[in-house]
Amino acid sequence: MSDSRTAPTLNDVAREAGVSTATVSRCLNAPDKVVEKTRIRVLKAVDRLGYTPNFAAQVMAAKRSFTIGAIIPTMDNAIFARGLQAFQDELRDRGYTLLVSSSVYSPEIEQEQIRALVARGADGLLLIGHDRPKEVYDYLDQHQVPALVAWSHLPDALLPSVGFDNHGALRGITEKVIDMGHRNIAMISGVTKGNDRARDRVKGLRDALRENGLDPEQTTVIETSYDIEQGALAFRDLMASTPRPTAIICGNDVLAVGAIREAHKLGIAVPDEVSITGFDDMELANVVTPSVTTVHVPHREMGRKAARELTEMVAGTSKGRSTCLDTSVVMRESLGPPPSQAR
Amino acid sequence: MSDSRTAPTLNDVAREAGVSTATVSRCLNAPDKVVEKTRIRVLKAVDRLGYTPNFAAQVMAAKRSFTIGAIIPTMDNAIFARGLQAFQDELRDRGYTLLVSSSVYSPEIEQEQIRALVARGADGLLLIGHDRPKEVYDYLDQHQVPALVAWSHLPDALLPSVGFDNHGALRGITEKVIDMGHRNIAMISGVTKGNDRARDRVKGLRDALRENGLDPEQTTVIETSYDIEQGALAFRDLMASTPRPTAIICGNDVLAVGAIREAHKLGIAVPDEVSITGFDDMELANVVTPSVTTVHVPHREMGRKAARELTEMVAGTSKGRSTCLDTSVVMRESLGPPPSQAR
DNA sequence: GAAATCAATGTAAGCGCTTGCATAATCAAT
DNA sequence: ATTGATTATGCAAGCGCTTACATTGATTTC
Repeated sequence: MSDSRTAPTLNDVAREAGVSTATVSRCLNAPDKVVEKTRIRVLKAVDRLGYTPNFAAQVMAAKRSFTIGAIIPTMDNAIFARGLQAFQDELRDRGYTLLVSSSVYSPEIEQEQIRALVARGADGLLLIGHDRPKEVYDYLDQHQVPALVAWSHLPDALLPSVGFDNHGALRGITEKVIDMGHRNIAMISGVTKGNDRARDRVKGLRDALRENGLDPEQTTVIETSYDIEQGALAFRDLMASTPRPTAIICGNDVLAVGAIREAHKLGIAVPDEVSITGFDDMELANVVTPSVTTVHVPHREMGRKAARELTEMVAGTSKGRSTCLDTSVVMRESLGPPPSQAR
Repeated sequence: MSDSRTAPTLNDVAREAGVSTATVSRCLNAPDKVVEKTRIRVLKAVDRLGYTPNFAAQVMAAKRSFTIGAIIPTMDNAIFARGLQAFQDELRDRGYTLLVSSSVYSPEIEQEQIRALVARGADGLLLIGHDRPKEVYDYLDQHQVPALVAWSHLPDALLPSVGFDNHGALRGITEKVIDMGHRNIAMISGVTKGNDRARDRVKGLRDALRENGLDPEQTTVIETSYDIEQGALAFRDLMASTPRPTAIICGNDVLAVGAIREAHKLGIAVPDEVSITGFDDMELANVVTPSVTTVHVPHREMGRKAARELTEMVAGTSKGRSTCLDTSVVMRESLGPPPSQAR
């Protein structure tokens, strides 16, 4: 029994089973290298002692952890939840454990978390977006940790990515808005600094406007953090401006929902007086009234694909292929024609 | 420079700075034990080499990781997000790193994740709720890992907890519903198996009914997973039953929102024809139309308190005190008097 | 100026595991 | 039986760090 106050070690098991530590280790990691009779005896000892391998020791000795780290900008809302859940599910199927931490949209914290995860022996890393200091990439390179970017797709970035075309998607929804007859369009965007996804979306808007003969310079873009309250505030500001926009394109569903809530509060009818669109197709978008016309992102597929790709990179069977997934516009209630259609 | 393909070790730094590894280690962990001149030299070497300590080695040698693990039932919706974010913030302030994983409401996976986290050297664990196999507690005990339960409060459970009174809270909101004049009440509950919080809430409902002279036996309780879609389905079923309940108490906001969405779809007016209440006061609750009358839970406070308590347990300055936080009913739009007030 | 004291640094023993290599056991073939 | 080929197991060297203890050198005290 040894000291019951202390977790048993390989050694304890070896002694209990009357074999060497090497044999015990092999029983656990390469069972076919050990003859059945011994194996059974060892496994019984493992059971009897309630032995769990010490992970730190394992990592140190084997330099392999079967752990993947992911750093997402926030856990505060569900933007990344669905994709991440799928990512974890697929990782589990492949024998990996996922460790998640949140950077709270701060590059410094992200860097810190990356170090923490790498130091902890993560075999690979999932990061969101491409924007980060070069030194981070140097660090990953030096430590030889495979990393993959999700939620964004840039064909020739430093890291491979499994994501979607933020620019094209926003352009797509803008076109729908223009097709509806809107000419006076504004945007509530997420913070673009250090966030290539947000930036690309704004760019998508501008390009769509330009291509349709509208002046991007005359379009107000309010930048704010992804937060319902902030979306509400920004909406209020936009409604106070002249000429008042007839459509407001939001960089994400959270902002759109904030805008809708504020519209409700101000007694402004959506979409009759003003149209509002979102991005992400979160559950939220289909639950508010009116429901949000938005860009559907295949989160689950992205998560699974990312897991597959990253584990292959870790195993050395892939050098990291980038994938661009398709997005689509989901028409719901919050987008309609502008009010004075017949001016 | 050494081999640029490999991360530098303590040894490399020691050589570079012309000191022993012990001195380098001390520079990093107990800077005042080393004279300034040497310290500067060492830190320069650290910088030059881009050295990061190998965590596994540190854990192994020091048997201390400054890592806290948390296992939450799901990341799929935001139920735990806010509390967890506060937990992480407070941990950061105290020099700890948080690692999160999700058990997908499965006891087996939770157990697996606990092992993973403990084996990884987590100094302490945050768990949700008290319901789990005894062997898990044995395991924690054997490995001497302090653990704390949140989102639930049971004074004399095996583990200390920082939570709130699920039973009392649900009783409280039920009383409000009864005070409004409702006599025919139903509930949509989360799955109670392995979930003491859900179970306590149902019990709270039953007790409130009984205390107010209503028959708990005549009250329908539908059990389903915390999912908007499921909430919608359950609501539809309830509306089809006779006598149709005039108030539906939901075990959580997600279910309530699902119910509200379905009501909208079915053309049933809330609260004019049927009242709906939630639990948690998630952001979601204040965004849908009508907004959800719900039980406010002090998530942030709970997260911070839990972090404080758990770090003290880890440091050995506390044996684990339990705290019960106050909840309150937030009156919003989804609760009103029953339709045929004057029968 | 020698002895005693104290601060700064070095030495080296683990921490619990994996794994290359050596050795022992087994088996088939002569 | 003997040999050689195979297979199963043991031995022991790390993996990169922390830390008790030993050593050194500087400073104080009488």
